[in-house]
Amino acid sequence: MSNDLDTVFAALADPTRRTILAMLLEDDMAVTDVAEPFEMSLAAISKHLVILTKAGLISQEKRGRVKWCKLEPDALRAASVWMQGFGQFEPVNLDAFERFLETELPTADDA
Amino acid sequence: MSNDLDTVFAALADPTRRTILAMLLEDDMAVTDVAEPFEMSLAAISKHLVILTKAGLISQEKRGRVKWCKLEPDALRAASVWMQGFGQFEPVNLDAFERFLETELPTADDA
DNA sequence: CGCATATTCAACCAAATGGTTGACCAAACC
DNA sequence: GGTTTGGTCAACCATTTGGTTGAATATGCG
Repeated sequence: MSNDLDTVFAALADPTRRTILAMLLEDDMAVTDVAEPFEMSLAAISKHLVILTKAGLISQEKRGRVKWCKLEPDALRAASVWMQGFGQFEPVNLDAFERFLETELPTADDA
Repeated sequence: MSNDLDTVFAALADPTRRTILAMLLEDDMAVTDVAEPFEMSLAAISKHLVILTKAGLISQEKRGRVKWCKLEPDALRAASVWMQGFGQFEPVNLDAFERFLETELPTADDA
């Protein structure tokens, strides 16, 4: 009875991971660069990236010694469809989204 | 840096809780009736309902000795907006949603 | 009152989560 | 070849999660 919605929603439930997704929305990034703004260890970020990858929310491709992370927004579609079934939400509202991104982007004292 | 998206997505990450939400989509229900199709204890369902309530996804109102659970789909709006920022998903697709519901409704051998 | 019904509380447990550190491996550079 | 750089692995730890059971608290009923 568990399906990929489990993994996707669980992946989205962590603020660090949501911030990473928002960062990748702008451009593909190397693992080290993803980790840079956070105050936790590289290994911790590496684990988060594994979780995002297993949820299908990002893909990782190794070129040379650098592993590039790429957003895979399609993985959100099933979850989005599921949620939309509960109400007639307004169509894509990029203004509201920008405000969310501002509250989610990492800062110097981000956990 | 944690906000209600944490709680909402975490609440949605459990298949039992998503099933409960789908059940409440049809009608308000008493706690005992919510628990009936599941094979776990009433106390376990009670805990799930607390989590859903804290996430704002349902509300509970006690009338007499019965506590009624009501879906609060508005709590999904912020999460939906967040997700939609990652891609131009198709508008509400009720057919797809019906299929999801079918895979999520509890059965006799549901965990 | 006395009992049944509806629901939560408390204590407990196993497993999962999110983090750490240090060792390790692979690719690139001088 | 030796060292730096990029990233993961392994072991460990504290906390949270999702479940259990049994006792407790209301409320309603005869």
